[in-house]
Amino acid sequence: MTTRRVRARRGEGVLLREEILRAAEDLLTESGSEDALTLRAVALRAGVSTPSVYLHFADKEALVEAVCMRVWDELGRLFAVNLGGDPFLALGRCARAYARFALDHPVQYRVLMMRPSATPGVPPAAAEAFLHMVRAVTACVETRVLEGDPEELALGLWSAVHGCVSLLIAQPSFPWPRDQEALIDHIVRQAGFGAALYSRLPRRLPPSAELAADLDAFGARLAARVAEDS
Amino acid sequence: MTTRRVRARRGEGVLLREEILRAAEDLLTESGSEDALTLRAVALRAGVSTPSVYLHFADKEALVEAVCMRVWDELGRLFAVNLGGDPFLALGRCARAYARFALDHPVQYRVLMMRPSATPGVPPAAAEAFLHMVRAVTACVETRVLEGDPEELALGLWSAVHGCVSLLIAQPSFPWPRDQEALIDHIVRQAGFGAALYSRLPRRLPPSAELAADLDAFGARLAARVAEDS
DNA sequence: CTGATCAGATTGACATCGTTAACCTGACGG
DNA sequence: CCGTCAGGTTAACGATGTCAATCTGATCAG
Repeated sequence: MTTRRVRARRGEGVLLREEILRAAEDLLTESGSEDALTLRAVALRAGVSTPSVYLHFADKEALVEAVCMRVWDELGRLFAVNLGGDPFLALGRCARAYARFALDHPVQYRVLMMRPSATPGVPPAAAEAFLHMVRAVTACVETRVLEGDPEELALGLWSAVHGCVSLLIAQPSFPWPRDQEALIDHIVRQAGFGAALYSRLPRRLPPSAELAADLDAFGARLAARVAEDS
Repeated sequence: MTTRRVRARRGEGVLLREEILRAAEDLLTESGSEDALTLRAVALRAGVSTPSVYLHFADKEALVEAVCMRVWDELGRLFAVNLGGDPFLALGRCARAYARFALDHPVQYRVLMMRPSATPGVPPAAAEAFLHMVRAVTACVETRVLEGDPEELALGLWSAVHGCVSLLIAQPSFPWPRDQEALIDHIVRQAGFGAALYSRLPRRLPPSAELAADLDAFGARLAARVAEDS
């Protein structure tokens, strides 16, 4: 790991960029903390002197940003894999995959989402990942299960899933239920149905008691519908 | 601000603790970045030498933690003020107040929620604020508009609102709608109805098209109900 | 084969950060 | 009036991000 790297041949300086990125990612996952992501540590791990990092990244922020782009790429790939089939179900699959990724890679997720992004504008990799979300939502709008602007709907659903996983990661001491998988499922379904219902609701609401009765009736109706379908 | 502070009398050393906390909070709000929260800057602003901070806080982490406790207190107060009346509406008011606070104090919110908490366990101020959330939810369960474990429901609703505001704060470059107030409103209603619906849903869902039709019918029914009530 | 060139990488240093050890000081109790 | 000790200060250390100056060796013209 700490062996001195042999110098790259002319025109192959880019190779070091990859090795530095790898080293940074490994440091994150192995240490489990972004504090361990030190330029010196990264350089040491890449078998190179500290200032060499500056040959390929403007500063530390640029290095972190590059790591983030990798994570966005991963998320985008995750979405792409989970599309297809019934749009509402596909949306749920994407959300679940997103949540699982976040919980499986908490440090990466934290660096990606909970860090003040210095560079303005949406980076391409992030835009592409978001585009996948929007496409998944658009499909749901086309089958009329969701209504409204796909971008806004996507932001809302993203918020819901992100909120859950980011709290799980950043505030693990709160009384979260044992089964994270079930919690995610809960959140995803809740967000999905919330979005589906919201656009159909009247602006003013009936009192809680009447609302509860109507919700009961709706639930029963849906249950009956499923029973007769199968 | 940078004038040398007169030494505290015996037994009044605690006063400096307050002044340091004030200085830290001011630094956060004025600079708009947590990077500006330097022990040296805090000490300078409190009119005191840098190591004096260590007389009242074990280390920087403890200082930041203390700032966070203040923010939790504020949030708890916010909830307390917004309770009362129809439980479901009160819950909505709390959520909106929470979101507004977060967007009005982005740096504090970021430090509070998006920072790896070193100290394990839920701090008392946080527990109390969360208790308020749970109480607001419990009231909704009692009127039967919500069903299930209040703690889990509260975590879910908190996730939804937190997700929205934390993304707004951390990823401002995404195509958020102009009107933040409307977005918050959207999210809060979406989360509330999602929660209300979720517990009443069958495990399997009908195909998107049928689901859409049933949702339409439910919306119409609710609209009619509101119309006849008024 | 040889010398010049310049991408690729290093050395050494700087300012700033959190943190600690050692020292100072002046308001109070006796 | 004097010693004590809570309430500070000074000076320094190691680690970090960053940069200017320097070295080096693969490559290519002749």
